Amino acid sequence: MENFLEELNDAQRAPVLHKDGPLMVIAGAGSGKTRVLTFRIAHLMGQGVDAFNILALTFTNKAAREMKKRIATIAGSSETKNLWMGTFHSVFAKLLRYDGDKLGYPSNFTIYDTQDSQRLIASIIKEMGLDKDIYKYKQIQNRISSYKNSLITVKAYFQNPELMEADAMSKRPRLGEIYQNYVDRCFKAGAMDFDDLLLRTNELLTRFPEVLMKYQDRFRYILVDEYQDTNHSQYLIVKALSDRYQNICVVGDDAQSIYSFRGANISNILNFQKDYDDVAVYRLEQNYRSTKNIVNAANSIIAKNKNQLEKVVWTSNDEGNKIKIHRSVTDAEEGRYVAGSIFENKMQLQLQNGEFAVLYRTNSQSRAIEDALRKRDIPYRIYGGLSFYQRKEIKDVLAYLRLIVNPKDEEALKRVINFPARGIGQTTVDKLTVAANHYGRSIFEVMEHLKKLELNINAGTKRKLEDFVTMIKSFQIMNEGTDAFTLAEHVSKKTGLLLEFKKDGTPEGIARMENIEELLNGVKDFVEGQKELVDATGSLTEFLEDVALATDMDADTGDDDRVALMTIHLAKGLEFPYVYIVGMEEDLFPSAMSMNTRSELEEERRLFYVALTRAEKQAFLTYTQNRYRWGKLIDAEPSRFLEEIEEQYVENLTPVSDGYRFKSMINADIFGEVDKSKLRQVKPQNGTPPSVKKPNENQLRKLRKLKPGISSTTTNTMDPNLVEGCTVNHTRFGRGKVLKIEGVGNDKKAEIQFERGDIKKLLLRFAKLEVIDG
DNA sequence: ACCGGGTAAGTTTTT
DNA sequence: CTTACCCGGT
Repeated sequence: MENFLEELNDAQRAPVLHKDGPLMVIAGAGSGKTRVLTFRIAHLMGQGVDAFNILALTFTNKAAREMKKRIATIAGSSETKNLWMGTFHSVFAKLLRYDGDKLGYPSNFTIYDTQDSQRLIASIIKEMGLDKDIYKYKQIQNRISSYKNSLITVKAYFQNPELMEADAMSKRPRLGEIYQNYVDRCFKAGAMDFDDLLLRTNELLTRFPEVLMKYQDRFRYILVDEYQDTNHSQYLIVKALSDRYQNICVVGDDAQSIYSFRGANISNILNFQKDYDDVAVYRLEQNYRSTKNIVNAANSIIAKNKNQLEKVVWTSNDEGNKIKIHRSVTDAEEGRYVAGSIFENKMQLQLQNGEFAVLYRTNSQSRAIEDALRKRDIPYRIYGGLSFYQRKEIKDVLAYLRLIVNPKDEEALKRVINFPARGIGQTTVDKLTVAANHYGRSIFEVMEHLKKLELNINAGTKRKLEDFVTMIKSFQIMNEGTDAFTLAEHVSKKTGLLLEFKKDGTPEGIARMENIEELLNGVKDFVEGQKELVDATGSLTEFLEDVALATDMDADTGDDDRVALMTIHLAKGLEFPYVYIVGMEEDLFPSAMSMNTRSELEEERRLFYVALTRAEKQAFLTYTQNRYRWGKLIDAEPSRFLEEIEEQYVENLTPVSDGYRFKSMINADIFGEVDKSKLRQVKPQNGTPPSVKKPNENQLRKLRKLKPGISSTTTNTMDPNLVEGCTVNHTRFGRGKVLKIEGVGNDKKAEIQFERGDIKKLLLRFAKLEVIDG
């Protein structure tokens, strides 16, 4: 059973065999740190450590699942089920469900997502009568979040003159009051935001020594992955829990610390040796993932950073190809280049789609890449961005479910009290909110006692409110005796949500209905899946917690073969044979928001390091000279990071940019604004003519509105504009791209890839198509 | 109370 | 290009 140790090299084996006492593993990119963690846990279990006594904190729940699976094959699946393993947030959410009652939270507390927090803060600002242009809810939420991550409670805030002064200086003297109100309202709603899951855990462990003892005794061996990305709150939890047995193992790479914007503190890993006594330090420096070229190029970049631990990453892999750098004129062309390059490599080298990834700095960059991949018929999957659970209709269903589990959940209530419309308007909700704040109760409680309270609400509206309460209560009763799926299905029907989307009949409405159905299927899968687990109940509460804390990486991997599109942040920990890093431009990467201080810029550089070290065989870097941003074409300059790679590791596919521009010519056409100084005719060097700019969709919409005759809804089979590659609009299926046209006369058919996902073959004789552009 | 349109403003990265 | 908010009409 212990022969798995032979799969490790000497450097990897040492931390696996290290039994007691604190240890730190500094693991360079691609050096096999996941294997070390996995085998270390398996080995501990093999040495007789009870799985109940092991806690492993991972970066995603998916990573936890995969490690568990691997451990199960070594140590047996029934034992492995007893491991506590997951992200900080999901592990401590679970802990708070057991012991949060000591802090006054119900065991079925709601988890507010960022949007919930922001909406609540926005309404608090409004209720306080503050100027929303000075008190911007997003900024306030950000500020409160970072206070919480640094363990600055409301009380601590008011005791700290420096903080108060800083906020007063930035013209927001009442920030502390907002903070106070926000915390009160969350508590009254029986809700925790993401930061609370860590902050309240700290509070629990500090205020209740017997609880701390209990968990210290339970978690005798603690392992933390990606330690460089822990924030102060997480740091303190780990410190407290490991204090008794000191069996703490942290794994990380300071060169890959990229989450300071959410409070991650790189000094946690830099100071680990000072925080614990007799720390054993292990270094994993051999990279098994990438070619020499990639490893060396990455090293040459990260060397520009001042603040780092000594470490030399090396590899005995092949030399490999140089990193290819490509310049294009616009972001659309960049997309076409990437899609074309993927297509070519796929054909020439006989590769799978899944061997490619496209990485970018911001989510909005995915659009151009998607368009190009779609045109080339290359299947892809986007990770992150607007995830399934953030869609309006999904959040609506979830809000009803949340309200059933926890009727005090204010944000859920406000979301659905009048959707679908039932005649309860803003004024009524405002009155209820005032009353709730006055009595120190939740809105739902106020609604339950309408008759006893003197509220200035007319009888008709009161009836409607009572009906709503009755409906929610009937769901609650149903929840006692049935599984989550049956209930969710009933709720979707009974509230009229499904009908609401069905009756609007538009393609969007139909898509929304289908999304709800997909959600219901998800609930069903969840219910079935939970039956197998030991410590799970399959309850609605548990489902909602899963949904709230699911990361995008957790979603169905679906083993179908697709190109992966994601932000660099999401790519951390993953690897792909062929990696395209797009948008290598100043102000985009490095981001314009992160160039004010040296440490911000260093973090961007680490981000670039992370991106590059995802590649196994080949990396491509692309940049453009013009890019659409907020619907306007703007100049772009090559990223400074391109120059920072040592020349010997790169190959320029296009002439090195010397900054020619023709942006103003294009702008002049559309916006009628001409910057004379920039109006010089320059011939493009790489043979690409400045493309004639087509009006965008927004302009087209306006055109159609002005001239109703311009768009005919009937299409005949002879329409000359209907050709392969053109975009069409279908009255029911929405917009799509024509992939193929076949047949003649009455049999003429078009194969269309619709934007909502599916491909359909339509007979042009019948299909109601409108050509949008050729 | 609801809906539509128009406008203004903001846009990094995520649990 | 998106989303939030405001105002006017029904």
